[in-house]
Amino acid sequence: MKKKEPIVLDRSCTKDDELLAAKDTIAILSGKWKLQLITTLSCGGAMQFMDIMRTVDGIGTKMLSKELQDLEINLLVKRTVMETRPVTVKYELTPHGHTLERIINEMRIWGRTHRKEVLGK
Amino acid sequence: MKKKEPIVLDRSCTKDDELLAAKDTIAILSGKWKLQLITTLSCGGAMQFMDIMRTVDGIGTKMLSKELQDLEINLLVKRTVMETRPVTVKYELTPHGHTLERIINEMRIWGRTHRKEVLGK
DNA sequence: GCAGTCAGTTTCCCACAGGAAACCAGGTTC
DNA sequence: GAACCTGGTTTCCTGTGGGAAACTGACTGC
Repeated sequence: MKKKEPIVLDRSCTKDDELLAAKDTIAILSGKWKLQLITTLSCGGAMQFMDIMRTVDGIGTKMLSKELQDLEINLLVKRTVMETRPVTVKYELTPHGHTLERIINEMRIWGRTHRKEVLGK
Repeated sequence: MKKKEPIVLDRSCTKDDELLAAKDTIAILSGKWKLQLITTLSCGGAMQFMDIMRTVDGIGTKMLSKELQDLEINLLVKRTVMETRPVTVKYELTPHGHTLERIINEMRIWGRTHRKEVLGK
């Protein structure tokens, strides 16, 4: 038994609030539908509830409703009730929501290289 | 009832395999401990099982063992049994594991601006 | 008045993620 | 031989994520 100290204790790069910020980002994109919803709205522009249902294959009304509420609370999606007959609701990414596109694209790129690393090689 | 078509059907930006690549990245970083483990190993270098336990506050042996196996299977972490007495095991990020640092840093940055957007403003 | 549309909410259910604690095996120290 | 170290595995339990289906309610068209 030489030393009791952990090999490294450089807390400067594990500052909790810095880790929290990254965790926030993950939390927002975690779950079965978030990524797909954001990318759908990213290229679909403003869409109605039922249009999103038809585009995102397999999602049910409950999850769609809940996920859209989550995104709205996080100011990533704007919900607008349209004065049409019958009443329709428009969902679209906010400018802040659009800033996610960049990071999602980075994830795409890393995901591709990861596939090559794990499968190919 | 004017038209039956969804507002937008530009499938070119929803290509499934592109979405899958991003989902892979999220999957690898999802869960309660993955981010913390990777950042811990990122700045801690090679660490022993018990050192990681002491550094990552709150994690138990079962989760640590399982998460490290996950990371190893994904070629992000290298596990080395050391010929010491008693036998110790060294865990460290692979070069491929280190490529995650860039994207995690992007997540930190986005997370910070997100906090400002949601709280401050 | 009956069927169909849009936009959800509610209920009930199941599977899986994660935690606590016990257990295991090999080795060291006293 | 008792206690403690390393590095785990196994079992049992609970909470949450997510799905299916039924229901609501305002409106339209036939």
